[in-house]
Amino acid sequence: MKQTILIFGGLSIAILLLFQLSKLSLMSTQNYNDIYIIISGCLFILIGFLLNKFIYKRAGEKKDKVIDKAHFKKTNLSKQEYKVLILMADGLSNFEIAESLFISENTVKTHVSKILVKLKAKRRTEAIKVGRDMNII
Amino acid sequence: MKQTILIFGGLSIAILLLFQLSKLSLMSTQNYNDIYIIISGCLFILIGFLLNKFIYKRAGEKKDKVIDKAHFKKTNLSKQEYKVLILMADGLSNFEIAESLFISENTVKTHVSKILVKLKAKRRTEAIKVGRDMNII
DNA sequence: ATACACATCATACTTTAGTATGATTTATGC
DNA sequence: GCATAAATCATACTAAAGTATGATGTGTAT
Repeated sequence: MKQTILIFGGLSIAILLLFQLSKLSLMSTQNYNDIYIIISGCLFILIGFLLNKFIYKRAGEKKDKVIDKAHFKKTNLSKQEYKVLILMADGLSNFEIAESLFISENTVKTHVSKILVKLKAKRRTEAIKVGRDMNII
Repeated sequence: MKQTILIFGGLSIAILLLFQLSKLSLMSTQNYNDIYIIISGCLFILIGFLLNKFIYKRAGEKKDKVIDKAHFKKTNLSKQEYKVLILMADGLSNFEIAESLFISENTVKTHVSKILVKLKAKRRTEAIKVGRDMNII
């Protein structure tokens, strides 16, 4: 709904701008090869378009991956602890985590306890939240 | 999918308009000032830039909010249950949730049990995951 | 008006989760 | 080579989380 409205709004603005442009061009007297103007116009639009796309990608990458590793190092989580954290966030119980990693439930409990200390969390749900906030999950 | 269609549609319309412009300007014989060309170039860049930005925003909003409500209705969660779910996902214990909502811990437990049934989860961590997957958290 | 979902709370219970401590076995860096 | 961190497991315990059942008041839709 809103999309179409905005699209039409944007297009109408573009049309208005083009009309104004046409007025300006009417005032011109020199014999200019106007095809060049059109091509350059299209090129400029493309440049602007790609520019924004590029900027967006940059911003997206930073949020998703670069911050990841930086924060991950701060946590000092071991590989196994990290695996446990991921499975924890997937909603598995200690027993289920034990099964999926082929270790005992007691070992999982040990890992979980260490995760809680390293992430400064009181509960597994809080650990999940901290992990998510750090973008390591 | 739809985005690309819209982009191509918009661009093709823009190109058509530019061609019409070129016809008008070809008919003109007046002296053309090069500054106008530069200005129009900048405007085209702006158009392209805003066009992309606009499209990206649309895509982002859809993922974040529109799908939200659709899935939320499917869960049949009551207002209070939803509040409890949010606080649960924030890593709070039943007791802490009780305090922040000014209700007893037993009531929280009742809410949690109902949330688990409605979200088809076995544990609160799983409920959080289901909620996240549904984009209602 | 009355059935129904919501919200509230309690009690009693079972099941997980989490802590504390200690022990053993690999790797791994210095 | 030897300290150190990681990974493994056990036992024993406390603390939460979750279930089951029942009860009560409140608003709301038909």
